[in-house]
Amino acid sequence: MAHKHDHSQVISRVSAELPSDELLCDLGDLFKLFGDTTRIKILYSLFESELCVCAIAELLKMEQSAISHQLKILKDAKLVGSRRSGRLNMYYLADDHVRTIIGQGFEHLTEEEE
Amino acid sequence: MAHKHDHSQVISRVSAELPSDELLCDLGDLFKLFGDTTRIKILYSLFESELCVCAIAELLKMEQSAISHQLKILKDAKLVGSRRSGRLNMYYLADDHVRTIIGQGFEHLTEEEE
DNA sequence: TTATCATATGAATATAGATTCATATGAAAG
DNA sequence: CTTTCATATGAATCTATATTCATATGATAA
Repeated sequence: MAHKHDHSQVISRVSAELPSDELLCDLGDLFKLFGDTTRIKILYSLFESELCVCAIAELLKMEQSAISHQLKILKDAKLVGSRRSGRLNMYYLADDHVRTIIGQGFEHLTEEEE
Repeated sequence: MAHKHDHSQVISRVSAELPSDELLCDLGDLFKLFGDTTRIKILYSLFESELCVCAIAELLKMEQSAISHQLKILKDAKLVGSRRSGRLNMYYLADDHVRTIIGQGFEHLTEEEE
């Protein structure tokens, strides 16, 4: 017993409305994907057109390896897809929610200036 | 020079459309806030009603200290606010974008089952 | 004013995750 | 088939950050 007050009513009410632990974890994992500058930049770059790994690396002035690692994470999460084109590996946005979610974040930031 | 192909055209085109580095960082930082299960749970709990720290701690079965630390992060980011009520410190959602953003993530997850 | 309750907070720890380095893989050109 | 180019990947490193522990703070009740 840590406290004098009895919160059991509020707790059971709120608890009932809370999604499952698994879903809440998945939500966290999803947003974690957007919670990294490199990944945000990659996704944003793909808004315009598909790009190969080395183009992204040049664009972001980062090592090819770092980009590949992040692309793998994004691909595992099915936010991006890839296809071969000759020697290049072209990556593209695989999910339109990406645009919506990033767009919402964008709005939040730009509407914020008090 | 790392590659034979010349991506300069694509790069300058995409580069021109890319938001500033600062904004992209802010975007990452924003999503980082949602990228943690504990914070997601806290925010979700506050969808229903304002809650005091100890109620949140009980609800999530976590230590009061851990909750306080996370609440501080959320408050610094102005996603939640707080007010005194007797001995309790009540926290509430301070930004409606929170609902929208989490809602979008939710949709993404629930629409995903192929 | 003192004791108590609710919360905040600094330091320490533990863990996750991003980047780099070296190298493997795999397709295509010669 | 060999070489080269583009990418992928495992291991190591380094940094960020979530949680815990101990304790400080600050308001209220006695």
